[in-house]
Amino acid sequence: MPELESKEHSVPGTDLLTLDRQMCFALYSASLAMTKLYKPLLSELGLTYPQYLVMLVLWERDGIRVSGLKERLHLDYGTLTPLVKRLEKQELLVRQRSPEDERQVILRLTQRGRSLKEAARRIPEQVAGVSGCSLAELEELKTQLCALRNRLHSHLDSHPEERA
Amino acid sequence: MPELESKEHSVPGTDLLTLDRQMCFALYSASLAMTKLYKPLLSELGLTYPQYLVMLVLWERDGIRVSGLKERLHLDYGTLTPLVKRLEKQELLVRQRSPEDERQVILRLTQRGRSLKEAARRIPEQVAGVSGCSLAELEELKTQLCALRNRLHSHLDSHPEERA
DNA sequence: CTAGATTAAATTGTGCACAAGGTAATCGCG
DNA sequence: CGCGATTACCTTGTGCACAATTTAATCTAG
Repeated sequence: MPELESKEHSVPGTDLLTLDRQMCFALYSASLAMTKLYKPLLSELGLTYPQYLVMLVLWERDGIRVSGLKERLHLDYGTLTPLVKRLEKQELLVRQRSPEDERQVILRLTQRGRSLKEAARRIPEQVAGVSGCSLAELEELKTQLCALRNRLHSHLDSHPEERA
Repeated sequence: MPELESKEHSVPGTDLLTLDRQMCFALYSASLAMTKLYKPLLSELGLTYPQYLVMLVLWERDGIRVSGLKERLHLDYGTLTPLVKRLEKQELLVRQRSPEDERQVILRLTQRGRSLKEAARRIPEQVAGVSGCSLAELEELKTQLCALRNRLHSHLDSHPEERA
């Protein structure tokens, strides 16, 4: 039976263009809500959410280049350059050109940047407590989201022409 | 063999402050990747991704107020007011003050705005095809994300004081 | 060794996302 | 009725996010 959608109705429940049917909106609104949840916790550290992500990378591997952040976070230089400069202004890191290749900017944590990690340690459990999910649930969801993201990235990488 | 975690804590795999352990980063990066996937499709319609969400709401219920968008999309006036003005500039809708309550701004689709829905009909399947997931998978993920988002929203609503 | 290509990062401009503060319209209570 | 509170929206300022362009350093072919 052809579902004549003529003017949006006739057959009920067949219009795909509704907000609540969009996986993308579920993803988008969940992501914004999660960022709002972090905001008061991170503001105690003087960080925004993207800045926190950069610090997570640096706490794992100090001395990384901006291009390393770009790869790890999938953000571009237009986002990262000013963000890293704000972290430098807060004296959490220093930016220095690589002596071997003057194009590269190396990021090194200051003492202040390293010690901020101790203050940040309590954040994961605070968030877990408030998000109202079991750890297993969160782990499962994380796995699925990473899989989705990786599929999207590989598609985006292999079809760069469609970036109208 | 225990991989001595630099100076943090001797016991391997116990540092919670790493990027790949963060559910929030999986969510954040998946959301950004999804938006990039939509971008070339939406740019054919002359829409950004948040503008598309607003149009979805209006296609469902024309004549809604800005406060209706605010509730539905969980975005605030600082985001919605200029966004809606850009849609008006593109002649997809008109903004008019309610005669009964001059504070309210009513949004009505123009003919152009209504007919854009037909051009948008092919978007959901294009996205589904490219996202590399079965419809069942996407549906399942959507359900989980909505549940998470709703828990976060109810927490955020009930603890507005922690919005430092 | 040098001209063109490539790379790493920065800059500029647009559009979110949201906090903070402001204004005008409406409501509610005495 | 009148006045304080609330509501709906707007404005300003900050910080992403990214396209497009630019700059400077490095690489590669010839």
